[in-house]
Amino acid sequence: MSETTPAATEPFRTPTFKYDAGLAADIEARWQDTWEKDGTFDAPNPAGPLAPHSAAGDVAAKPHAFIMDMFPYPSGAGLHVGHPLGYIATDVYARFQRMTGHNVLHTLGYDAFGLPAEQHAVATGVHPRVSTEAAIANMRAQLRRLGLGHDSRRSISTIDPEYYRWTQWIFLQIFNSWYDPAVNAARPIAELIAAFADGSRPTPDGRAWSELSGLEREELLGEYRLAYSKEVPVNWCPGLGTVLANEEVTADGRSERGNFPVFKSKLRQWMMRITAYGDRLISDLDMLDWPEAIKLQQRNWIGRSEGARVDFTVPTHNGGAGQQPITVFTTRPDTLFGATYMVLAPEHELVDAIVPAAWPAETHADWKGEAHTPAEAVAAYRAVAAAKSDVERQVDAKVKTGVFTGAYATNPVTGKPVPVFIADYVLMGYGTGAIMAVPAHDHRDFAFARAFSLPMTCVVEPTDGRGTDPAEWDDAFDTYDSVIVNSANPDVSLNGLRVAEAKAAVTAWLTERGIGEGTVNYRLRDWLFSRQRYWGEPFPIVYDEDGVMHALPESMLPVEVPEVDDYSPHTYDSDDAASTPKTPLSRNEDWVSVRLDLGDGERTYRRETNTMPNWAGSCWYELRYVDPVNASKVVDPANEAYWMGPTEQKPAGGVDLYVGGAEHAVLHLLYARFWHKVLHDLGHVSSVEPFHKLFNQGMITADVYRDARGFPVPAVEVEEVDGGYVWQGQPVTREAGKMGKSLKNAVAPDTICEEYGADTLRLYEMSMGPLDVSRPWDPRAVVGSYRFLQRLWRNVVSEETGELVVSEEPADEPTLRALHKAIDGIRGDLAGLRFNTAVAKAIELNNYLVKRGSTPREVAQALVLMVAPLAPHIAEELWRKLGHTDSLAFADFPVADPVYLVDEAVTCVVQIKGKVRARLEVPPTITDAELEALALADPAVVAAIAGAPVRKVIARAPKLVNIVTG
RNA sequence: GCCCCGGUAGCCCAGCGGCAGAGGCACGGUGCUCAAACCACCGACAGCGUGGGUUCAAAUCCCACCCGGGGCACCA
Repeated sequence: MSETTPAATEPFRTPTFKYDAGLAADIEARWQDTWEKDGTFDAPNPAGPLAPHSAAGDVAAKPHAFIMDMFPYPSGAGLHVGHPLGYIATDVYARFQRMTGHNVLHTLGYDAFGLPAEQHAVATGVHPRVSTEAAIANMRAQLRRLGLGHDSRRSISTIDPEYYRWTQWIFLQIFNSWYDPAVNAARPIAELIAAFADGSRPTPDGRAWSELSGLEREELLGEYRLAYSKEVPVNWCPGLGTVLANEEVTADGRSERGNFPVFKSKLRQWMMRITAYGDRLISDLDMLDWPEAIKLQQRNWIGRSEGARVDFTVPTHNGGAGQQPITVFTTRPDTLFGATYMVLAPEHELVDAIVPAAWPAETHADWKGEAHTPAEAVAAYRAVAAAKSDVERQVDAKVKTGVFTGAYATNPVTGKPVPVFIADYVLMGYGTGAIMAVPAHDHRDFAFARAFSLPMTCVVEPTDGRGTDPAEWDDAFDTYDSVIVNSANPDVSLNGLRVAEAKAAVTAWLTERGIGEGTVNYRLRDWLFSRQRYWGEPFPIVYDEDGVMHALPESMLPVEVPEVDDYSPHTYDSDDAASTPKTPLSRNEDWVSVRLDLGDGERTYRRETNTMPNWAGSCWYELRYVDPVNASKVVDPANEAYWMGPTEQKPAGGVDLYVGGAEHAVLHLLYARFWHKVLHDLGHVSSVEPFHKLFNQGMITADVYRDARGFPVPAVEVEEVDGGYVWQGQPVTREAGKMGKSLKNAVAPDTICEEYGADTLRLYEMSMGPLDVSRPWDPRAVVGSYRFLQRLWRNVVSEETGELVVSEEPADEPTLRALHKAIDGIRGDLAGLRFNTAVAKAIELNNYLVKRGSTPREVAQALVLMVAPLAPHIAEELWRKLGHTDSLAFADFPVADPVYLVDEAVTCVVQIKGKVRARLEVPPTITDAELEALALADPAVVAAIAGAPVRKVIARAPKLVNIVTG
């Protein structure tokens, strides 16, 4: 490796002013200091402490560009070159925006609460605050070397009490509001309380509000609040000792972090009513400039499906013979006549009530699960189903299992009895936990019906020639594009209707009779918001002696994370499903028990001891970037409106550009949108969405080398020998992999900065490929970017004397053409985030200048300005050498002169039957007819045609003529 | 199983109906040099994953398949 390291080669004859790693380091350190000292990247706000002191210009009138990265989680391991890819990209873009007249807000904060920091703390015995702050300091130093143009005044850290007091404040806003479907927006809970109090809204049991106890009131309000605490089935992860949100559990039922098993457990936990926003979270995606893939993931996650609820009645057996409706959700109410059986989730609450004492006469042997009574069969099946992990359940998905409950429900349109089963292919968590089964037209129902010899009725006419008898089918027929058959009773007929018409007709019929209604169902669940962890924001909630919950007033914020010695979580054996969560904060009695005056005198309260998930701090940080030191408001409306307010180009408002990885598609990006919408509804922000344009950057991968046992070996120590790879004398294999410590292939940005300089690193990362694709780190290729900067330097400065060597002669026309072609291309590429091609065009122009032998001043200036966003340090240095005293951060980016964008003459290609036979030099203004005549007269063309008849001539002036002969 | 994204030179990638190449790495040669590095110049290397189709013309548009990466997955 060291042979290819220019900085390490003996510099005994190196010219004093050669652009090498040493000079680069010198230039870079100097400019970084200058930028810091001058506050070059401090962006003025229209209002508040960050507004310009003098009336130096109307900030609000200046076009803005708010450019953001997904902020990092400070890890003790330090950065590798993959981490800053996005940060460099946003910096290039931000610098470009600054040079095109924008007031640019660009900074970087730290997302520092959460599990990894706490786990690291427990493992090392260092308090999470200490280790986290050290990691932040280390990261700041690493990033500073890259010359990122951040407004340091706006950098926040989520663990700073002055930051999280506002996280808690927003929590209280959410807690103190409810979603009013009438206006389709959140409203203060006080308005709801007022309505209950004055009787304009009756309480569920009809009692007056004043008659309800404190607990009863809180219970009732809990049904409305957007943040509420409730006993619900949650994801309990004993290995981590905490509950988790659905979004943090992988498809195979394990924790995303740590990969521990996760169990369903019914526990009292804090929830956020994100489901209230399901519709808006889907529909507002249309206003956003996001990758389609991410929009799709969010739509799928929210999983909106339109359908109907339908009641099937079933006899009950708990105390007297009654009837009970079982409500199912279906997206295909049009197939109701084909519902020949029902299935409930094994945990469905009505199962016990409908199970009869004995099997009905002539019950099919296969339905009984080898049990003597239905109750026995149900119990046995439930036990088996409960013991199955999600993985097993999915593996078994092809084979349908279940058992008959012994009960028959009545199909409301056919009046026929249909057997009721329980089966684990029906999930309690979706819809109503009960389905009507239409085996002829649903794959799962078909498989189940085949396994249990259940009847099938065809009610949607097959269009593939399979016939109308399901007994002869291999699978269900589930098309939407057909007509309904076999679907009539004395009251209503769907026969002959298209699917969509039939849905409407049957839904209307059901609604009329009060046995069903059209409804929308979501896959999205409410967001589980509490964690049994130390290292997170405490909830600003206390409980009085009666257990009634009280929100703390704003004046008591922040509720600081208590300094304790024992911050370790209560973890359990990872398979111990029966364990229950315990909060670390509950161990500190002197913190938990607190004397407060909440308006009715000083009393003793107990604090909520759960903490918020690490998503909380990242749900709103863009707002704090806008107004970081505002002590009285979460964000000043004037500042929010300026940076984030809706405009014609941004109908929902939001950050102008947000760059980060795609892994947050349904986590951070969904949660942040939800919070933002609540704040919007409550009037705190004018924007409807937090992030207008989203861009997902790719990953930097690197070669991974493994020894014979398959263990990764340090990549830097591997040598290439005769096309193979060797480490410490033993052969190793090579593969592509994620860059990181565990695969022993991490490359630190510091190393590259030392060997080549930060500008080279920036340039290389930007030139590797399109920003949104993953690409391998090639240690050998970095030198290419380094050489470009050296050639650029030499085109402007003498390596021997350090003096300017540009020519003062005006540039000739071909040079101007090359220049303006480059300006035109680079401008478009930078604006479109196509940094790889922008770099190529800069190199192309520079190579032209090398070949030309001298660089006219005007070309040098333009080239330096164009390189500035990509390699700002060397550009500043050259700009100074060119005689400028100001930083070029705010210089105008060159604009192409269209005069030089058209070539004097173009080469026209003459094809004969698609093959190139001749070339003509023609003026760019030539017409099709002139070109055609010219082509047909060309001797080479005449020879190639060789007298064959010309059938057709296609002329595309000025570049092409195609002659079709024969 | 379903849905995205991608397959162009030894490698990373431009081109996205009209001459296969913008740029970089690696490679070969020449010059500079005592020699080398650096530098400069020159060069070779692909017919665009495969097979069909549309078109005067296809890397580019359409269809099917193969390979690689990602997402979802009994969601009624």
